[in-house]
Amino acid sequence: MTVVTRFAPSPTGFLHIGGARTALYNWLFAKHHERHGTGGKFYLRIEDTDRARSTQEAVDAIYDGLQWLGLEWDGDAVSQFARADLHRAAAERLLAEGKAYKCYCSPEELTEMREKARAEGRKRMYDGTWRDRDPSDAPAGVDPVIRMKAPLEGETVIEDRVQGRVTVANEQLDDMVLLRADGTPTYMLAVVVDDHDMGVTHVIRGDDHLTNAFRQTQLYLALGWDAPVFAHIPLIHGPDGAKMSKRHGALGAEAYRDMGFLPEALRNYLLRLGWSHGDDEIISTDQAIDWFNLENIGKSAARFDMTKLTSLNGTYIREADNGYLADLVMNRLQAEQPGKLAKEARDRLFKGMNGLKERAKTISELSENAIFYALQRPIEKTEKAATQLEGDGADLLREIRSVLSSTDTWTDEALMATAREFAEAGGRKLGAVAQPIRAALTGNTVSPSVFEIMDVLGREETLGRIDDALTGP
RNA sequence: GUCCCCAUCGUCUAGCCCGGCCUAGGACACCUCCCUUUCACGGAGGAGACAGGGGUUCGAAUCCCCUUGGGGACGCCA
Repeated sequence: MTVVTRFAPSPTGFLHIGGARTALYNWLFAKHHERHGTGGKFYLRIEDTDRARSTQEAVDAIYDGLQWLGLEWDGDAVSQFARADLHRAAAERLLAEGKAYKCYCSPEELTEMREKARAEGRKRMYDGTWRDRDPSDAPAGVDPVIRMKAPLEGETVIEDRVQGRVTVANEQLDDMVLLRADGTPTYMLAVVVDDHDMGVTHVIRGDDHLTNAFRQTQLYLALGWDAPVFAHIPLIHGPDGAKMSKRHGALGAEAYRDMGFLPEALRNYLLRLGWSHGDDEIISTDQAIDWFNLENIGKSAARFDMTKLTSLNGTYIREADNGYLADLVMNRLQAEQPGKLAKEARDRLFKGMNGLKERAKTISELSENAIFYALQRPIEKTEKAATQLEGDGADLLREIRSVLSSTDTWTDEALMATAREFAEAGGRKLGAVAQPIRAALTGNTVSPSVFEIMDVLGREETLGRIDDALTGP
């Protein structure tokens, strides 16, 4: 049997980090079964039944986020709203079968019930007023909602693949609304009908839906359908230990991209946040597809740790392809420094990437560190760098310049050997010689190896930059 | 408030299901040292946890109960 999973976000905002992980787990589970089992599908369904809060921008943000993360879905995304007629038909069927009924309660009455229930320490809110009442009692001019006749006694059990067996007494659950007074389906109905119609076999979603699963289980039963396998994964908490929400530190996928995180690093981080494979930390997507399962999902909530994500990202950057990295940096720099880039910028970035990439944990940091390669002369200097080019520094640099201008072999190693020789002749340490060069070449006091930089820049540009430093203000 | 769930270093976690191999392992962060032209990277060390209390057992991080703490859900939102 083909495993079918789905990611079903409501388009009321960006694709936040929790949603991204849910999507990743669903995607991975489907891919795993596609590779090792009897097939797997991963669908995307936009839960846009709340017309007032759904926006096209949010839908696009979800598409973009998923695509950036590399989580391609099968087929076209399904619009839940577009399926409203099917949802309605299901409700009508239940009504006809006597498994649902019309309720004419006003919002005021419901509020009253809610308050009463709370005051009496009960969870069940709706008191079943219209459950067995004669429809002829219906007040004129009131559009009813359709409620499901939920079982009054006994209990509803979910065999959750993450949480284990979870049981609730049916007296805790009231008769949920299936169709609103305006005839539109509620989420609870729509989810069940859609998951059934789409052939979803495994519902992997956030823990906050666990209590919904009870009502959905009752609905599946009433509709005469088999319920899918449920796997409710613990939520991601913010650093403060509370559920991540939009006002609680949760950011959209594009925010992580802008901060300079690599999608593969974010994927690895998210995978490892709540799921484990022994002591493995660095897990490629390929391995993840091989290894992912529901059994190793943890049961407790995890806190989001930006520091660890950053560290992981650094690892991925160090292992990334230089051309890929150079392109990412070029894109940023072109946007940030329009018109100021040297025509050799891309080549230099590519050639100097080895020294650059082990010094950065994010693409933004990488870009900042790489900027001196990309910019045209003259290079602006930081205050500290300028200080190193005053007095003795300048004298030293002048001497170095003449030595460099007469050097035959312009390579990393040869240049270092030359510098070392020069330093020892003057009774100096190599560092004393390297620092002024660094300041002149990069305008900074921190950078990759100055000899590597000279190699990348070439003789002409190197001497030019030194001259700029010697003659400049 | 009611219902449901969770509980190992600061954080993510391994171990727990099938008690002994656990003087509890790894990763991030932190501290020290080494490498070193700066900063990083890398390497070697260090500090750091089974929430508490009862059981069961020869033996419990592992099984049971209670307490405490944390989280989630209680909509004609999704």
